Amino acid sequence: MARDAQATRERIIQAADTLFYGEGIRTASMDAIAAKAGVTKRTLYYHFPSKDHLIAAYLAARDEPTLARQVAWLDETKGDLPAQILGLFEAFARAMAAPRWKGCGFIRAAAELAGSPGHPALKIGSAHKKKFEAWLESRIAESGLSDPALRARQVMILVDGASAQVLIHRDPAYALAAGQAAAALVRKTG
Amino acid sequence: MARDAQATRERIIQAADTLFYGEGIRTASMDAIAAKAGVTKRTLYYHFPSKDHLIAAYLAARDEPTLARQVAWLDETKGDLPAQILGLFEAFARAMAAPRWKGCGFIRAAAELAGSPGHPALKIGSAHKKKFEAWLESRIAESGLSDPALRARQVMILVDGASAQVLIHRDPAYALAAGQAAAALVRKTG
DNA sequence: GTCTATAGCTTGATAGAC
DNA sequence: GTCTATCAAGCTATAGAC
Repeated sequence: MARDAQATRERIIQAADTLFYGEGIRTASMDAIAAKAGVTKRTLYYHFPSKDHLIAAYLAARDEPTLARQVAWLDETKGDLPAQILGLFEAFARAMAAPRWKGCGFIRAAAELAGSPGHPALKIGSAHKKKFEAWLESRIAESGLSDPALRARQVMILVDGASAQVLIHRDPAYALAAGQAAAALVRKTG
Repeated sequence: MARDAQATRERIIQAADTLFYGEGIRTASMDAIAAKAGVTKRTLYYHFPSKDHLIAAYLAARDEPTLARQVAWLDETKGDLPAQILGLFEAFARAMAAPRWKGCGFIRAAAELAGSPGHPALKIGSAHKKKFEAWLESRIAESGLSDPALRARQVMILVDGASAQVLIHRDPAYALAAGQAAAALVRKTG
């Protein structure tokens, strides 16, 4: 029945998340995803008509939880906005220190799919980052700073720049350096 | 003879660069690279014993030209260091506007190979970024600013952050926003 | 909606001649 | 050092039964 189908679909997406994020989109095969989800390939293709559809669904499923986690990281830090931004980057640094952390899934997907312009997954990644940027802008605007759009964009750039640097060097210290720069960007200079 | 072998090797690397960068490392096949280089696969495997070796050689060949281009972009801009940094990011933005631009090859390789820790290509990418960071640090130190290491790291983060954002949004404006933040980081505040 | 079975193709890598 | 020919394995996707 429909309930089981929904559960199957979610199991598939979870298996896809583990393998796409863990091994890379192109490396992870539909065979492996079906096996990990505990379904046959026929069932997998019943729920997702192609691998490209599954890639898009994988990123779409990451959108909301990723944003919620980042909002929580900022909110659970006490103090003014610069302090909160610093807390956000410190939380990033802690997450990046885990061995299973392998970069931002959206950026990595964009990197892998750079040769396939128009891929549906690329739009989902772009929309996700736009949401995060808009959320940063609203927080900066609330604190009364000028140019909230520009500052939000610059903080966003520092977030993904830190992610890229930590991915390539495997050193979370880059996230802390980024956090200092980001905090300075949202500090009132009088 | 040896001269021809060297030329063949360079043709292969050039073909690999076009396909690895254009389509992605995992997507580009050894068949396609051999065909583009105008050699048979047997010859390709004579020069590079495996695809992983070729990936590493592809990145190693990009190291020096990439650094030289960035040094030139900064040097050809007149003015003090903040002005030069701004010029560097403006040059980045112009390069990123080209349709064939598809992100930083080193970061994209790190993203694709995140599931293969210890891959030789990852070390080459990390070393390349360290060189760039060290070069930035020397320029910042020459200008007499405090904390040149931290500032260089933060500018580096802005460079790759801009690259990631432009890749995902296909909008070079992100590089200009990053440039403003980077210029502020190397401005004497008295 | 899920199964077994497989089509049809491409992959990375190799054998052996010259 | 470069060639022709080919391997075994893996890939995405589909056919047809129930």
